[in-house]
Amino acid sequence: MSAKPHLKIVKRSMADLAADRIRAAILSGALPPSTRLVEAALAEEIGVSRGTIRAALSELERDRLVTCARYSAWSVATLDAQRLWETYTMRATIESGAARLVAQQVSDDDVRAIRAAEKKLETAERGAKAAERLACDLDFHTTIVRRSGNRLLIDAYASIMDQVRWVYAVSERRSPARIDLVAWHAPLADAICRGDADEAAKLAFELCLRSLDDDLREVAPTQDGGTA
Amino acid sequence: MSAKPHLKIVKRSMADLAADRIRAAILSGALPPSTRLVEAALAEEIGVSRGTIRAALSELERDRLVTCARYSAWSVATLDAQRLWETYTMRATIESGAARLVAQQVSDDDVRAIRAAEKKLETAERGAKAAERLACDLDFHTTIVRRSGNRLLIDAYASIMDQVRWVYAVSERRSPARIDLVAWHAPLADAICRGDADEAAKLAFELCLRSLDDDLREVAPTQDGGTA
DNA sequence: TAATGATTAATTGTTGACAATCATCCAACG
DNA sequence: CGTTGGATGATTGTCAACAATTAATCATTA
Repeated sequence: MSAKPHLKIVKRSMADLAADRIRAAILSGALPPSTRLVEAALAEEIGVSRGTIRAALSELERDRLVTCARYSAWSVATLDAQRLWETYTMRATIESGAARLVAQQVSDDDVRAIRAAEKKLETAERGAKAAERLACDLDFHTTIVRRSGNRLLIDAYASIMDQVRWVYAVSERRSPARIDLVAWHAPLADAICRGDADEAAKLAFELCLRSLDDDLREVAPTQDGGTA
Repeated sequence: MSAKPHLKIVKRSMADLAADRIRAAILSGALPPSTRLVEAALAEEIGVSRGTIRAALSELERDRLVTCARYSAWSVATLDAQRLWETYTMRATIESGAARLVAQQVSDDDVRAIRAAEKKLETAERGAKAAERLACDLDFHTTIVRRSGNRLLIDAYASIMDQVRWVYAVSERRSPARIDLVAWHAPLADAICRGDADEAAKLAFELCLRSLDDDLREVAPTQDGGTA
């Protein structure tokens, strides 16, 4: 886990590249929720054929960033309160399970990695920049999931975190300003490092849901009604 | 939320139908792990074009039933001990999170549904048929996840359970014969119904991992080495 | 006016053909 | 004998054209 050369060239298909472009446009807010996506138009703009765009859109559909109505239209997914709740509880579930796994069999490397991430949180808390505080916050959580060593969890977490970042972008809330980073995260780090699996799982779950409460207040109003 | 007629006709694309066929062949064991899948051959056999088969294989790739090596070959995924562990801990994570969610805010309907599933377990335990015991076992767990009301969890669970069933099919172990169904499941049902979220999460996780221990002993030997 | 039915434009679903890439084999060479 | 290099067959990646389906429009009618 140190200086790995990693010479390998990863060739990516046009479909993957196209998916990246579209994903970036959605996450950046350039393509707002409910925007209609037409295969032919995207194909023209990106410079590949419709079949390739279709493969890209299918990939994004898997990540739940776009939806497809048969014979009718692709469109950027929408965000309502229900969906926000589902996303955050899914995130809480994954983090909770990962925390439990790491705590169950915590190694010296695990402790080092988690303490390092915690340390960065302290530094970021004093330093002002909002973007960096958010980055360190997400990095702390990602570290825990990575340490689980479970690729299924890691991939699922990456996918769900895309959506979390999307929520932040769409709601234009990029700064978790008010929360007391260290005070909130330290108990979780401690529980994992001391091998208390039940406590770690509980704290990880609650930590995520606390974010939900905050974000719900801000996002829900932007999307009225929302009833089917 | 009761007797919904559900008249709607769900039209499915050829790609979906093709994916179903291939999925069934894999889950039934007709296409064993590592079997090479050639687009043209599948297209011929199923009676659709290659593009359609490609879409179907992409869908199965999302479910991790097949893998794709660029410009080389699609093939049925393989099962090694690492993968088995990942699958079961993922399942444990989802069930644990769902159990926590249901317990946190348990309704009368929830209690009714869970107790009903538990009752069926009792009946199945006395009745001999192995297949039915397994079905009731899985149904109990599925009920909990469904009751979470979180579509993300429900979908993820459906996907992971496909893999669990696949393990059973491939390893030819269709009978959880030795386990004491009711005795193992009752504490979880009780914890949820009494609203003890932490205990429910803990028990749900442990219940899944207990299956892992059993299955690992049987499956691992069939797949030797498995390193890298 | 409100409901009905045909018409049409727009969009996705599907297909077959061609291009790019990979794995294998085999001969040439040191 | 082991390595290099090129030819070859098989397979996936990409594309452009055609078919199926949808949604909107508009005239028709009671």
